[in-house]
Formats: sequence, structure tokens, C-alpha cells
Amino acid sequence: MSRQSEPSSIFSKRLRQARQDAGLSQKDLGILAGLDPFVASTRINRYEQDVHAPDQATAKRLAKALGVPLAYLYADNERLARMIRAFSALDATEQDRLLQAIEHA
Amino acid sequence: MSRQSEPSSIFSKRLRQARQDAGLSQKDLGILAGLDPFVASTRINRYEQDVHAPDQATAKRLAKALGVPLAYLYADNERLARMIRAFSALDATEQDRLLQAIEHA
DNA sequence: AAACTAAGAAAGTCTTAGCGG
DNA sequence: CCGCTAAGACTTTCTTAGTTT
Repeated sequence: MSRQSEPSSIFSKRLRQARQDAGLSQKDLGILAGLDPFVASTRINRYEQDVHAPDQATAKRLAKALGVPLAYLYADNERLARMIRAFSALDATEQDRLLQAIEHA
Repeated sequence: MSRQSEPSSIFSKRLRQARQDAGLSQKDLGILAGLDPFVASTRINRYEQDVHAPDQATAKRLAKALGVPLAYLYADNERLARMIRAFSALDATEQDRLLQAIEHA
């Protein structure tokens, strides 16, 4: 991961965006996700800067702490990102109804 | 990553599922994704068994080779997985129409 | 307080060289 | 051909200890 002058990864950008939307500091997000308070700030910072990438278990805990589906953190275009968040806010019945509609379009 | 008797990660399961749906061998998928042919089979195998996890750049190339959005490989429930695939098959106009409908539900 | 960084310690992945179905 | 695996080489992340805004 992480070459010098590359654009930030999708994950990095979505993570920062979602954290700021949630009004959390880097440290607070890390703690919420179950990281040791002494390392929380450093680790979240490195993820957002795309210097390091978390393993899948950590990514899952971050998504949970942020109240977004894990898949949202990997959505590589804005429409898909919006769709994932909106869809996850629906209840099961509405999700099923929507799937029927889309899959038979 | 990877403890002995844990269930496979979301990524592992979706990767295998998508590869089999595409009718590819582990080796062929790896080659399609740009891996060195000499290591392709081993690496895809390790990803599917959740022994190792690829970096984000590799995950992105795998998704592309499989014809699914990167986010699909991280969808942690079946409804969301189906939604991501169906949505990504729509053209931009239809995606926008759908977003309007969902976000104002 | 919040965001950020360097560097050694620690933990991970990758390549090579295979086995068995 | 296909799926799978061990182990040393190699590469990455993590913790500590800070600086900067």
C-alpha cells in the first residue's frame, strides 16, 4: 500500500468523510472502534492519509463505529456510495421490495 | 488476519463466489487481474481461504477482473450484495432515478 | 485538543517448491 | 489441470515518542 504521490485510496477518503460526518476526532473514532486509546489517534490518522491500511477486522469495527456498512468504505463512485447508505437505512421489507423492482428492471 | 477455526471473512467468501460465478480457475483469475502467472494460483487460493488478504490495489484489480464493484466484495449481507450488483448493472440515468426514489422514501 | 510523523519492533504477505485429487 | 499448503524471504503495519497547528 501507499506510494508517495498517488491519490488517496477510496477507503481513506470514505473513512475521513464518514468520520467528519459523524463529528468525531481521529482519536475518538479509534476508541469507539475498540482500539487501545494510546494508539487510536495515530492509527486512524495513518489510515486516513493512506499511509497504512487496516486489516479487515479493524475495517469492520470502524464501519460499525461510524454507522455505515463496511461496503460503503469501498464504494468507488458517488452514486454507489449514496445508494449503499440509503439502502442500509431501509427496513428489510422495503429492501426486498426495492430488490424486486431493480432486478426486474 | 486469519485465525484457525474462524469463519471465512466476507471478502474471502465473495471472492470465491464471484470467481465461480464467472467460471474461472484460481489461476486464471489471478492472471486476469494482472498477477505474475507463476504466483497467481497460490495467491488467489490464499485469499479465498482467508489465510492472507490482498492490499487495496490488488482487491480493486480482482473486482475489475470479475466484473463486480469493489464494494461488492465487502458486502456483509445478501440483500446489500444483490443490491450492489443490480445497481451497478444499471445505466447512469436509471441509477439517478432510483436514488431519487430511495432517498425520498 | 487535534492532526500529524519518524523509526524500530512486530506482524503481516509473497515467492518458491512442492503434495494430492 | 485444479485446489491447496509450508516456510523462509520479504514487506507491511503497529507502537512509541514525539512535533506542529
